[in-house]
Amino acid sequence: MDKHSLETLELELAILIRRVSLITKCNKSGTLDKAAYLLLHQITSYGSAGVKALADESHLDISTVSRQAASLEQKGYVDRISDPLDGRACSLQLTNLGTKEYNEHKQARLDKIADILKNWSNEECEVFGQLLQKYNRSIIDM
Amino acid sequence: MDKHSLETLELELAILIRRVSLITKCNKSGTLDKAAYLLLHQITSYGSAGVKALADESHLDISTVSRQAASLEQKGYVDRISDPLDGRACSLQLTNLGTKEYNEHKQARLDKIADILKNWSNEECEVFGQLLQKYNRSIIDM
DNA sequence: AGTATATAGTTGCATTATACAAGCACTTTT
DNA sequence: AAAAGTGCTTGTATAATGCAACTATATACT
Repeated sequence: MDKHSLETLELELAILIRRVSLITKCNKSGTLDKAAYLLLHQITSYGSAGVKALADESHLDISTVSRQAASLEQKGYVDRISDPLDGRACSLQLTNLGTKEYNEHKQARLDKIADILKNWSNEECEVFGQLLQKYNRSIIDM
Repeated sequence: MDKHSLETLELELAILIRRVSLITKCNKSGTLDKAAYLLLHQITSYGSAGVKALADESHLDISTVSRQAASLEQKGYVDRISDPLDGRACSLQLTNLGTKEYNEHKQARLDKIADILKNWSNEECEVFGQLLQKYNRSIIDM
């Protein structure tokens, strides 16, 4: 692998993480903080799930997700549905309000990204997306 | 802009941030935590600087950087040089030990990225690096 | 010159996100 | 039926951070 490309990637990845984290941090305009958004995102993507499954998916401690879930429930963004077959388990289901909040937040993110990319060609956007996807998959396959 | 590309980018960026953050978190094997590494990186890239300048650059609170700097100094990674012209100011300068630690940490990062990219073609690596760089610059120009 | 204001940095305090450990209620296994 | 396992919650500790108060120095204005 070309040494120069590698150094560029290391540097630019680091910068990206920092920049995006900063943007995300400032993003508390809405009622949805980062953790909450990611949790709603997970539920939206993979469907209703229990605390354990969500914690595994996000590599957070169960207790952390438990608190996040309680917070979302308290805000009315998710409902806690008891599993009729297993008295211990429950699954978190998006409410209409939660769906609405999630979509608004997501749209805001999309708008921001579109704004960043406003001078990019369609082809560049597409290639960038594909390479990001490939990179993310490559991380897993390790 | 193509809607599909945009959605892909939003999703993959989010995933990237999460994955990389997780990797970084586990990265505490060395004596250099993430904040310390970024600070050393800043000093390496932009040269010796004071707490205020470093805080501005990284968008952290001065007090936070002040503590990080104290920690680095205590570990012997930076020296605090008083500004002869301004009694308030000081600048943080990398020591040999600090440089060594930084380089080792950086090499570990490079190795990890090289491992992730081991099956990528040179061209893909290059294009990915360029697009990341372009994206980072696009974020600034907003 | 002298006073007011601004700046670089430190430190105390509060907040927040998180992990770990203990505990509870229920289920599965033996 | 007892023991072990599982899903979840809650108490406690820690670490990173921001804000506010403070110190010491520098700059500006009158």
